[in-house]
Amino acid sequence: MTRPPRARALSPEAVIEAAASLVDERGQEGLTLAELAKRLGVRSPSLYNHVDGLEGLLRELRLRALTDLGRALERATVGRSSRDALAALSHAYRGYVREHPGLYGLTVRSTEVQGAREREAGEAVVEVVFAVLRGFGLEGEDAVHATRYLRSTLHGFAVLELAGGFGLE
Amino acid sequence: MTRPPRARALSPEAVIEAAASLVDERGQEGLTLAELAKRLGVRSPSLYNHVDGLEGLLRELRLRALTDLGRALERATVGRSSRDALAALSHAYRGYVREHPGLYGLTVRSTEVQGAREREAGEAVVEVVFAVLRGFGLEGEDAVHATRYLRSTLHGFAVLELAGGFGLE
DNA sequence: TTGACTTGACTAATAGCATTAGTTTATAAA
DNA sequence: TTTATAAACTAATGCTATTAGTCAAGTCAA
Repeated sequence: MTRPPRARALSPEAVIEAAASLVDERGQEGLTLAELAKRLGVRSPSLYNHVDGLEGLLRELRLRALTDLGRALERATVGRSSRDALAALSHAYRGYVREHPGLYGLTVRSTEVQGAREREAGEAVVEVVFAVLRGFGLEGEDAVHATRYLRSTLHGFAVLELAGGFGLE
Repeated sequence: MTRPPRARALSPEAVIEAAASLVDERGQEGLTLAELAKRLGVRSPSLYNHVDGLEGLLRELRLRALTDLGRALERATVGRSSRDALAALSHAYRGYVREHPGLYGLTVRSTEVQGAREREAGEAVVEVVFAVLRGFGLEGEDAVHATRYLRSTLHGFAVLELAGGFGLE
């Protein structure tokens, strides 16, 4: 029979939360299990009880970033339409990147196969953009192309801003 | 008096060249001084005679990526104009990213202050885009905005393609 | 209340990494 | 041939993630 566990001092959520703060403060380079453990008042091996190593932690952070971004875009565009919605969307996108540069930066590096949850979260982001474009009368194939285009542009701006503009003033 | 040095077996160029191949093959994670030294038939501390550590190597690779990209765009657009030039530009941009995913990926992460050479190389890239847009009659402030927009879009597409499309088919 | 089970924390150890210091050695000029 | 230069080396350090194994605390059943 399975007996109940003991009350947990630390939780996966707390670890991810602290990691999110850390990566936004110090960037991707500064995010180490050693430093994270130090902040949580714990030894680094203990983190493995809540998270599947550094790799797993990064997966969780990417998921969190996509989810948060999707929610932010939703909040910004709800109740608006057309140009108004588009402006709000762009503003919110930029705002999120500025507020969570480290977290957002993580979403760029997922060259590998993404998990189902991550894909869902990404699709949710796309869906918001999609909804805004419907307000312009775009449907079907056109909407897909426009969505891709808009996402690329927003993303391009965001990344370039993060990167210091590539020499562009 | 300064006496001449001995003939060098390895050169900074050879190190950077090998590093470029490595990062395109194995990605940013796979680029380590240890592996690089192994490929060059040398012990890793020897690399410090040619390159300023891993950090310095990454700087050189970023510079190389920007320079190569600029040249590729130039080759693609020379002798063309308007829509023709724009199509060639986009195609070349995409082609470079596909051919050198690791190298291109490095250019994204330069949050820090960039050196003068790096800025110059970045400006050269922008200049090509700029030239293409002049073919559309865009000048001055309009050209600046259009350049920024086009670069963002190209970059956005490229990065999203690298990242697997963010859940977008 | 007692005892067993679960589980999250720990310590210890390993392997890989970049990096520095100091030494050896090959080469090219004098 | 001698000497200076610099590129290679070895050795060592300190950081990292990670695994294995131990300990202790809490919870439920008897």
